Amino acid sequence: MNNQSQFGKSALINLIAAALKSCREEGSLSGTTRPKILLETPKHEGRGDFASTIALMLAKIEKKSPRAIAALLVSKLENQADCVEKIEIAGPGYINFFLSADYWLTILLNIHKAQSAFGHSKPPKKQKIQIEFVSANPTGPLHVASGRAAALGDALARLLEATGHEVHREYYLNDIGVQMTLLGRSTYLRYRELFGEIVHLPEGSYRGAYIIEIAQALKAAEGERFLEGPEADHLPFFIRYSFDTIVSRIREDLHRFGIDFDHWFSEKTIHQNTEVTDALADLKSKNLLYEKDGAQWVATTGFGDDKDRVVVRSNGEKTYFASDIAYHRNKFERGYDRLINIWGADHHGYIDRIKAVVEAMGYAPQRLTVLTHQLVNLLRDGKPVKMSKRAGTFVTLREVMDEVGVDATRFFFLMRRSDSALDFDLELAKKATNENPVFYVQYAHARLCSIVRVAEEKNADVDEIIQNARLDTLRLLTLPSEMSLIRELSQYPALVRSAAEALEPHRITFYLQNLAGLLHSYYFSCRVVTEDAALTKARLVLVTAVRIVLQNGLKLLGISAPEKM
RNA sequence: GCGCUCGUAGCUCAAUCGGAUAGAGCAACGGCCUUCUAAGCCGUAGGUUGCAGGUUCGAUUCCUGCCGGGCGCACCA
Repeated sequence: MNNQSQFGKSALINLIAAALKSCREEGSLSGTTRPKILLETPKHEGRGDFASTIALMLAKIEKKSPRAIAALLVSKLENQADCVEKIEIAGPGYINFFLSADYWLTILLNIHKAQSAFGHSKPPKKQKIQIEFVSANPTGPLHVASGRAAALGDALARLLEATGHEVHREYYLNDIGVQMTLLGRSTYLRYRELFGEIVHLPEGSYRGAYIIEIAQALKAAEGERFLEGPEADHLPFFIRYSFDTIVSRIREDLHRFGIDFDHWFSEKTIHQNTEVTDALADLKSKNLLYEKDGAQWVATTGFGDDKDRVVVRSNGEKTYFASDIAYHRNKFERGYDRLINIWGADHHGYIDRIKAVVEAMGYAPQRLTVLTHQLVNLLRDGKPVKMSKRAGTFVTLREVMDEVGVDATRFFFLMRRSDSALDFDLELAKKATNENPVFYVQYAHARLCSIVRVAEEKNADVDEIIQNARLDTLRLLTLPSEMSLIRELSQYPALVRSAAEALEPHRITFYLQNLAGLLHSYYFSCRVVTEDAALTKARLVLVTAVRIVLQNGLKLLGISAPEKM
């Protein structure tokens, strides 16, 4: 008896390749080039378990009709594999393979064997990957858009880990520059205000309530000691204190959101270590740095950028871009095979220049991927929630987590492709109905747990049933709904690989909704725990396999799989 | 104006390197709870995939043009 490890998709592909070779050797086909042979899963019932389009692709090369080619290939394929029950030629020349039930039932055993590792894979070449994301300015709490970046980056990291790579999560802290000065001043002025002074907040000040809270904490801890003396004496302290408070809040929020960064990278350090000047010297040695109008420019134009960029202004100050050059150089020098940056869509004009400068420094630009994510439109009952950063009335990630919970927040952020705008309805995310896809998926999991509980109450030892399950235990699973579930489960490993490759975690949310749908439907049409002990065993093995895949999928998204709801 | 990006059912979105009859959810309408969780299920209806060409045996997918939306085009960070 073949099992899946001996016979599967790739073995079938090899058989097709061998059939083609044999046809050509005997002269019934005469072409010389061979298109890549792929098997797809037909979308419609009755078209087999796998389908190949090889005959269609060969039509032009062989100058024969696709159906004739298919017939030749099929004549060589028949009786080659135990698990293939039937081969059909359909439509314009598809070759459809119908596999035996045992092939599918074996997948259930494989799922139970692999458990939490089901869906994980090993890449041809393991990479060390860094994902840099969120990196919001530490001048205030994280808002909802950062939440989207956080959910996306973390899910990507989990996907890449599941496909066998080593992944580091990094947050880049802009802890130097004018915005830090403004932050310190804002807190300082609010502090004075707490002592009854009437203060005027200059243009660009941070006006959120959190600044006042920081000032209050300072007043409580330190009293009036900062009232005396000039502002300049106190500013460094106020900057550092405000920064530390805000960063620790950001860190707390992200931790609660399920994300712990491996590294918090300080922009300040690359200046202190002279890495910025080193990077610029590097470029200069490559003749890619020049002076014009009193400023220093880097020649990115030769590398796909629209125009050259200033790195040192005529007043002698380095631009933000200069920091970014040094930062990316630093990342590559840390030995990462691949870098992934997640940026808000408002930065997408920046992609060409950073890739250009990366290439200019001598790193292969394909090693850097920049993903952008569109805005989040926050809604309540379909109506936009008004936000104004100026007035400090933006909605924070913390508020959203408080209101709708971490699971729903993460799921909603991951329901759309990152490059499309996202509507996030706070009321919808809280609804405990089928309008809310998070609950739909989690509920499927909770239901499965409930089935297992009931089975155990009736003295079934579910663990033992799973341990002892063999193919003949499972041959009682013959319903179309059961086969649909198994087929869907079998797709999961390939789905994880393709989602990781495409950097699209939203595919997992779609898959989970679909799988949950099949499960709910099965649940309604068919009892698992019945008087029929043998059938109960078979179905318990099936539904616990579904449970494993739901758990694994939810885990990839960083969402809990509740046992009760 | 230039660049990037998106345009699929009333709404929000899917669609396996270009594959067969383009799929879900919501909203609408009609059904299903003495039985493992009704936070669920079943059914009905809904489409010229923005428009026009091109490549192909085959196009939502690739190419060109047009129309429409988003974003970006600093010696800002």
